[in-house]
Amino acid sequence: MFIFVDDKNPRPIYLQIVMQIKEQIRKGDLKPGDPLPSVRELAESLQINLHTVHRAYQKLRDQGIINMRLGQCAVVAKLREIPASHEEVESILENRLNELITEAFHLGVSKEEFSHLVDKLLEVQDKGERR
Amino acid sequence: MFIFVDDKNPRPIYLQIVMQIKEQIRKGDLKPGDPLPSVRELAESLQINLHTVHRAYQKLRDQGIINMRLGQCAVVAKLREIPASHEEVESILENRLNELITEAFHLGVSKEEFSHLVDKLLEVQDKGERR
Amino acid sequence: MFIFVDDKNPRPIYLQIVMQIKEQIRKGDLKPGDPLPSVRELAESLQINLHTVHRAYQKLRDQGIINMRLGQCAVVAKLREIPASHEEVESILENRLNELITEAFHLGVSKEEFSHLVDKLLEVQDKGERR
Amino acid sequence: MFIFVDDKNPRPIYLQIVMQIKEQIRKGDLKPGDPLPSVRELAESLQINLHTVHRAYQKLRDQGIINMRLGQCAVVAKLREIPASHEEVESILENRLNELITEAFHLGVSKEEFSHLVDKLLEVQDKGERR
DNA sequence: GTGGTCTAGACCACA
DNA sequence: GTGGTCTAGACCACT
Repeated sequence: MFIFVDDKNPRPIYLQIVMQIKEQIRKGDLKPGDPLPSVRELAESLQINLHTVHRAYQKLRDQGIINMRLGQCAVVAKLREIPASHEEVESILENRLNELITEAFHLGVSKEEFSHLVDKLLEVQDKGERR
Repeated sequence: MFIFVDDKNPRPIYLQIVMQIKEQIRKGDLKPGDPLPSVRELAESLQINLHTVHRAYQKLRDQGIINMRLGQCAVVAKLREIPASHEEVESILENRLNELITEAFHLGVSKEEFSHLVDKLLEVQDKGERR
Repeated sequence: MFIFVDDKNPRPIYLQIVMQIKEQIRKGDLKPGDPLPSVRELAESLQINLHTVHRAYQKLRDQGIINMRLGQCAVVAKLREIPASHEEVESILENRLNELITEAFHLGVSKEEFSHLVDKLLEVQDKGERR
Repeated sequence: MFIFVDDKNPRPIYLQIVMQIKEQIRKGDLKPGDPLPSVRELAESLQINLHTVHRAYQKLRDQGIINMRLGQCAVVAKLREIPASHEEVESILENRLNELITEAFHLGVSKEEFSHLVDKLLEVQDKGERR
């Protein structure tokens, strides 16, 4: 588990943790059943407050990505099947992607460059494909 | 000028306005020299606070995208050249795209679906190319 | 908005708030679009910490039941359609209902009494039925 | 004795054990005088901590449902009479049922579906009635 | 040991 | 004014 928090990043620390854990799961570095460091442990190693880590873990739990139980360390949950209405999900993704595309164009990135970037990033995926 | 503000969008309202105006410029719906509605006018038509619109306009002015002069309506400025180094831009894009991909993964969207979504959205963006 | 917090209740305060707001929505006392008191306001009127109320509101927002935006008071969201896989939902409900039924029988409540109790409680429902 | 502990169940493990033993007594699968597995035995078969099982047995003993004597296995005690006033019991049940109904409502389960679910579950509970 | 809750105070960003 | 984040310390319940 390598997690970095960046004070200069405008994203809140607890969300940085959430995203990095999510990404490690996506990449396959963390697999269902794998234990996460305890709240106290991670807080100390990152030199941040216990509550900040706890908040990140809570968020992950509320999203069904990890399981936490009082008295036990958190563990990665098994990947969910079709979690929410697919339409709604796509609509949210569509909005955020559109913003990103617009932003990219404003910064002088062409359609082709953008498309290649997406393909490149999609390659890095968990080897043990789910479903 | 069609602008929508979405209460459910996590992005702050003033940024929604900023991005939509940017997008209209990119698409060519707004061209250099075109006037923007006055702060009061837009605020009323969107049923939001006057300060919020003002802040959006300030942001656009700070980015050199519009010109504002006391007592006059804001107008779209001449298009800027690429402001930041290409490498830097790609690195930022890469980070944000990666986040989005991770998010999509955890929402049960497959690589193929994501890829198709990107292609679909890139298609739409086809008029008003600048460069 | 009448909310009571009970120190003796083993349920955490923030969850008491969550449940009462949910129930007021179910009964129709709170309708989509209705504003909730500000975090500070409710905290003071309940004589509890600001963060405790905030936590309750966050929970409601994460469940899609209210909308919160920085700088604006929270408002009741419009009721969701089919939010999660129906099967999963029913399975959760079934478990909790089964526990309750077992508990009831242990306390000397008959099937008939239980059934009548359910019917009685189901009567109290929002008049403006959704869907 | 078939007992399952479910990591995803928000209820503490020791309470899951308590409730399942209670339920087996209610159904008649366990009768007064029947021996329970030893703490060690059950802990090992459930792959959980010895203390957790011990705590469950303590809880059952505190409620007068089993008898534990040092050096001997626990045994099911004689059935108790209704411990609390009927009114009080109904009021507790009412609260918990109301919570469940509210929860169901927010998960998109209709009154009819809920009612049918209750009926279905009540049907199953049909052997070992005591009184 | 673990997570869970509550309190408290500070500072920031949005409307 | 509003919500959002981070820190901090205390105490409780579960394993």
